[in-house]
Amino acid sequence: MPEGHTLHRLARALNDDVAGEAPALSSPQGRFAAAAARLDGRPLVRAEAYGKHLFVWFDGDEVVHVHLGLYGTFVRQPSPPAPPVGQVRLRVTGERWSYDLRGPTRCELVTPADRDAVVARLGPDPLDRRADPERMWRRLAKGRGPVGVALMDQSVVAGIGNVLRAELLFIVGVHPSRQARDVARPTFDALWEVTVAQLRRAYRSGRIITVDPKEVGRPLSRLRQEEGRYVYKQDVCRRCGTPVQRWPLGARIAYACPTCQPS
DNA sequence: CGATTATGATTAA
DNA sequence: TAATCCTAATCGC
Repeated sequence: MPEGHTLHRLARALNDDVAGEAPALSSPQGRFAAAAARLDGRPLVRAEAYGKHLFVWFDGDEVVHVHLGLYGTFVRQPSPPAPPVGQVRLRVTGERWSYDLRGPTRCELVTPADRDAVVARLGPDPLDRRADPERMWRRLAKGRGPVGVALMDQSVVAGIGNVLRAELLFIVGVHPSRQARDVARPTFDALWEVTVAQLRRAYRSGRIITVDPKEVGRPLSRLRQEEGRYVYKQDVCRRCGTPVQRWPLGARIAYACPTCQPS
């Protein structure tokens, strides 16, 4: 379930569980076999997330670059791990914890320069304390096209996916079809603030629940994830009950409430 | 049990 | 804009 928070949680978990050790690496599925053999038993220095990208640094400045894509996952289990079932691209076996990577769109061995080049192509990551919102603002102000497309463009802002696109624009009351350059500065400031807050919230909880606790009757912990969103995959707006619009926007399905987000 | 769907992104046309 | 990649869960029959 990868938007930016997922990768930051993963980096934290790898740092807590495996960094400082010299884990065994293997590729049961075979497609990362050569690199896994090369790094097998090498000290894992640290894991780093930027946007939806994960970089795992090994001794000797070797970096494993992972992008989960639409359905990639890391599965954690206590060491020693059970024999791999199905397609496991990369298995990292630490002293206490093991991780299986399945279905990534990308898993490759790169150099630090390659890692820098990937990060250079990305917009500011709202989960990064040093993120500069002005970079995002400049792209929105000068770009053409709908703001709903811009938010999914990782070179504009890094880490937002289809769920957050729908929910963030709902919260600031902006229709996804509105032209990015027509978003006024105060609205952008609110959008950035909401983006940071919701990504941090997802980072803490591990799931994207965007509704304000005051707007629902029950404790959020008792809420199913799908119930915790205003418009994403909702039939009706969770705030006002208006039927939710859904239409293709930038190669994905967009969701919006025509009442709360007038166009 | 096959078809569909999914919180993504690149490449070709 | 369309085809493509990768995996697993869910849906419909």
